[in-house]
Amino acid sequence: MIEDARVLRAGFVPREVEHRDPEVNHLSSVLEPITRGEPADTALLTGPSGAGKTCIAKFTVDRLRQRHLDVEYQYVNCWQNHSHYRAAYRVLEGLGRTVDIHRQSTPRDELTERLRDYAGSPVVVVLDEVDQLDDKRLLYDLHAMPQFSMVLIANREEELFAGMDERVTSRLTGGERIRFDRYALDELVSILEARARWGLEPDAIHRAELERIADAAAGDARVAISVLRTAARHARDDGADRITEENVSSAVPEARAEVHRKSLDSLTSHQRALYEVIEARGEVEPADLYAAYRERVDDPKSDRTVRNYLQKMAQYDLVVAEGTSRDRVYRLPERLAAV
DNA sequence: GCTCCACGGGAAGGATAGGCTT
DNA sequence: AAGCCTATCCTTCCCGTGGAGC
Repeated sequence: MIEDARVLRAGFVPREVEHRDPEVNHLSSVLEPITRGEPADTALLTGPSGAGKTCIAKFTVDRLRQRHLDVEYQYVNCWQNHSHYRAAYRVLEGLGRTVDIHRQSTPRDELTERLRDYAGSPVVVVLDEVDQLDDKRLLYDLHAMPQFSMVLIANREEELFAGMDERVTSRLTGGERIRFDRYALDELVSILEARARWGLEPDAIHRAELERIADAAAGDARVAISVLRTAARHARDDGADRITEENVSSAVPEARAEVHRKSLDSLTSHQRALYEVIEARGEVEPADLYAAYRERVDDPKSDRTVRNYLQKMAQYDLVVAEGTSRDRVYRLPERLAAV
């Protein structure tokens, strides 16, 4: 049934990519000066999740490194490393320059110095989910160092620049922008087809089922591959030699539920209380929500902290905040209709 | 227009953790 | 071993901004 589970995992970078030639070529040309020993412009990749931004960034840099020995590369996910310290540390880690920095109390400037002193091969730093970085000075610092070239990845450009001061934005607005759109249905199908070809036994899944998955994924390749993985696991557990319509049907909500459950697990009891209030009321105005929350917990946090929680929860897609001012209401996100 | 409400940036402060110095 | 230092993380307070509704 499953021949190579790796290709069904999130984060797998295929040897060939589909439907993204213009983006690959654009990014390659932006990075091209590095091969001549010159610093490249900063590239900014934007687009919805599952549109292939991370995959294309990794693929393109890999390809560049295959052709040119003297290019280093470091990938940093800013969602997981959102502080200045952690992100800078990760960059150094990729260069093997952290040997004697194990302690947590290294002054921040020392990390920056360490980066500045780096005199090896040019480095491409891919900063994924860069809008999550809470101190954007790292971008400014790296920009000023010619040995580093940056590929920034964010869902939306506006949100990225929202939290930056003038100094940083003026440097970055000159960079190259590469936009990604959601995959069309037939594009997703051929992506899934390729994964099935590499990862599953021949004939393990038929085109009708692939189309079904692509349809449910609504243009998001990450979701599509996750559904394929779940369906393949179901079929394997059944001892079947092929993924059935039934496997796909049950995999769609399960893959979605899994993401949701993981997010819920990561909430604190206060955040969970907020979630439960919103769940119970359906749609609730801020003042009511704050009051109901204060009723519900022993030692309530301030409204400001609650707003921080809600913002975080919105980023995890656990709640939706509608309206920007007095019209603000909170509700749970609408689940896509079952397939 | 004016008022009100809510948002969210920023600064400040406390808790906590780990390395370094004495 | 104790105390100091510097970092992160979390929380709170203050307050400017801006849209909605009157």
